[in-house]
Amino acid sequence: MERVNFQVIEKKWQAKFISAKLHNKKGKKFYCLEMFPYPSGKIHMGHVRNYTIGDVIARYKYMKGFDVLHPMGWDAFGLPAENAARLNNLRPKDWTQKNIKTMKDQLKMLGLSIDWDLEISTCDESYYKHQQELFIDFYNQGLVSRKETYVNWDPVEKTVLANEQVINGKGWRSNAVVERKKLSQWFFNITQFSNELLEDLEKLTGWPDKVRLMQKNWIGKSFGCELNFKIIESDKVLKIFTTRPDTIFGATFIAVSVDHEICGIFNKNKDFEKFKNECSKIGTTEEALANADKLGFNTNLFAEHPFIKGKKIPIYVANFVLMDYGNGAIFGCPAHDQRDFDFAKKYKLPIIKVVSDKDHLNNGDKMVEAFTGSGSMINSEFLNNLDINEAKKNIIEKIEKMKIGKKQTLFRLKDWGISRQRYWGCPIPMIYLEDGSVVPVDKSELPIKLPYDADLKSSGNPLENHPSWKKTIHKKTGKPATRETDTLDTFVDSSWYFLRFCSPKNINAPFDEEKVNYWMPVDQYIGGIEHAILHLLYSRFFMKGIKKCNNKIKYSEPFKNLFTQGMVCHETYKDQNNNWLYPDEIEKTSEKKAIKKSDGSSVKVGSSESMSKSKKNTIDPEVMIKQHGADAVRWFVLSDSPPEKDVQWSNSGVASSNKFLQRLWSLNQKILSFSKKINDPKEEKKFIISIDQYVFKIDTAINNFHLNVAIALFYEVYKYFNDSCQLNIGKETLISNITKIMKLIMPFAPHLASECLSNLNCKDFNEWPKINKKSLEHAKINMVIQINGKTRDVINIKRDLEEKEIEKLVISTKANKYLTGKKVVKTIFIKNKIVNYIIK
RNA sequence: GGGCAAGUGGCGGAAUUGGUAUACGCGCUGGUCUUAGAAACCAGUGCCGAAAGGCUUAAGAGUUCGAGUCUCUUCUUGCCCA
Repeated sequence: MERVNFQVIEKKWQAKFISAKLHNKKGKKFYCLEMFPYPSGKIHMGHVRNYTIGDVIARYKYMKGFDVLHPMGWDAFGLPAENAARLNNLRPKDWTQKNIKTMKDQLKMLGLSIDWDLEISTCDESYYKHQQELFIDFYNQGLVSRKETYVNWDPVEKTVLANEQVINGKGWRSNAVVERKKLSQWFFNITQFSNELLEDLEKLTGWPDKVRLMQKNWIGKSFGCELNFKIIESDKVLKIFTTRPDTIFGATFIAVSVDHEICGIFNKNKDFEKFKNECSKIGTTEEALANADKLGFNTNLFAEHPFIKGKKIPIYVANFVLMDYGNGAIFGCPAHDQRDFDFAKKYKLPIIKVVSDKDHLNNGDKMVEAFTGSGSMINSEFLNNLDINEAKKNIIEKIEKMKIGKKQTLFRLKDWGISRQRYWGCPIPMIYLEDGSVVPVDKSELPIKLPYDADLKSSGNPLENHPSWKKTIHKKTGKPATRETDTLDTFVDSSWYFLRFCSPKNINAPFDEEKVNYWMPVDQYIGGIEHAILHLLYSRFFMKGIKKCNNKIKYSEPFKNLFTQGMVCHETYKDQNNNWLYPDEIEKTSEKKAIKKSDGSSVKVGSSESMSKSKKNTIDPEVMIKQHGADAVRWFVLSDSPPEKDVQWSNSGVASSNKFLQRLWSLNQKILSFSKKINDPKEEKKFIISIDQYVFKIDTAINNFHLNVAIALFYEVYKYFNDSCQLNIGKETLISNITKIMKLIMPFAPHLASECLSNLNCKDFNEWPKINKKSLEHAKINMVIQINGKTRDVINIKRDLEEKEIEKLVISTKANKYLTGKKVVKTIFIKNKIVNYIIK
């Protein structure tokens, strides 16, 4: 049989897809965006899946008449470039640009409908120049600040690590024990928008609930109160924060952070230094602090209980209290907080129960764990018998009346630290004057370019070490100054790229306001769930910040609809020495057994996990494209699982995708080869109605992101079509209907569809088939006939028949034998669906 | 420990508002073609049963004419937070 040569048609059609313009001037705008990739070298299957999903949506919307923006760019700054450069003696810029070229070629091989004229790269001066402008705008609006904070410090890399780069207290790359170090850092004051970021989540109905919930928890709004404790034999007052003021009568100690000012008195105390050292080894994550053994340092100071006269409460320094949460001081109520409980047990502090829990009879020292549920107050004087929420209200009122504290709203969200002691990032456009003041660079001096020749081999910050880069002149005064040598967190780069795409060539401003107001918000954003919190939250913050800086911008939320796709997984393999093996190094001998190709030794087949270089369970998309064709690869990554779930890569799956596309092409050619056929109007009508039903079903499936279902329907409609070719259906009808199907295929397998449509002599490739409502109305329906709730037959009948008419038909069905001689006590009739006879 | 999902054949999965459970694909079995294999095509494929028929959506209960879908309990898995 004649076969289509995929390589030939791919080349032919890709030449036409280059810099695709999906613009329909009359249509409503639709901004389709996939999270842009980090140019790490080659594309991986995750990219293939992400961009194929996006391409289906972009092409579909375009064919539906929308004015579509579908850009692509590169998240090009980041540490891997520095590492690779160091390893291979290259410049990060060269390495990155080489990767971009490779990956761009690979993306083109997929036949994506990307408008490459809009391409941007965050490491280009033409991009980061505007980022520096935005930074200065934010600075002028009070959205940037400089603060001293504790950071995870990698003593080997001599750099700050993000929390996720600290694994079990060690640097992810150096494996050195991470230290807590106080550094002066730049921050975006994201907490200025805490409330807005939280409240606007309600409006983001096009986002998965899961992501909204994750962000809500991350922002973590809670209520509590500030409360002053008088330190005995001192005129000092200790300000603490608590979310459980109702448990004040159960307070048996106070704990402060090692960084609390009160610890100043232990400046030269060796025991305290030792303790502080211990604490610094834990890291800064809340999780690490919660899991660490509770350690305390007794200050031998006491505070007065504000409500129990004469009661002295010991003050400890504790490792589980964070300086940046609340005021760095808490009161401990061991009976009702697990951390406090652990601490109290360790240091033999009393445990006083103040919330009764009915079921748990143990009290005080006999408790085995803290009780954190709700109940009514006991042992709490005027609060007794109130439930905890009433008690909370009551005590806060009292505290405010006594002027020893006040109600407070607290957010878990912290300001966004953006300083990185690294080379390959956007320079922060700030300079330090001789008098110690810090000012922004004059905008006319932007961009502050990265030096090409920084030394990456020595440890420490390459910009700091550079012989000349940091020396500059303050434009206004003409006085010498030094540049900020930290660069921006790469999350900043990706927090506004979607705005740049609206007018990527604008040399005067980050974006053209009119264009932004036209294209924004992104109508469909598609990317991995791993960005559920940081990237999406930062982008939301940026949109709000930009709106604050520029009152012409209409929108405060960047992404209207969000879709998070699942990962691509593959089995893992290990040889006898526990070394990972690539899939093409092994040969499967049965379901769970395999041998190593090189020496025949047996291989351990592990579970299927998301593809990663470290486990070598990767499949190279380029190899697959060359072997099976781009359309087959696209087809497969969409076919096997719903897009939001993980998909298991299967070589036989992609091979069968290829087979199916071949069959589809053969069907197309077969129809073209028919000589004039006799047509039977009745058969034709039925055929057209069925095809129209498929058009409707497939359209609905795409609309609902059920792309795997859409593909299943293509298999069905193919079979139906192929079978129908045997019937007396005229060639014209076959051609007009295969044209509809090929158009539906276009978003999924654009090369094949284009080739087939071209052969069919179709003039409007990109016009979506009309949904024929009449066909849908005329279609017959299946009526289910049940007896006592059990299905006994199904009849294919005209629409909208009434109960009486059905009753007549039932006599000639298999269900009838269950009815003869029986009394029908009840009939449930749902039009066009079901009739259920209840008999005795 | 807390929160949120989810559990359907050998496997991936499908199933408008509760209305034919197992669509579609993989795998497997058989067949056609072929010297043979591969490819291609055709047919079969939840379980029990000779058949009629009965059973089946993690387990158990409930609501309903009718439950994969709703409610409760239990178990398991995944994710996020701690």
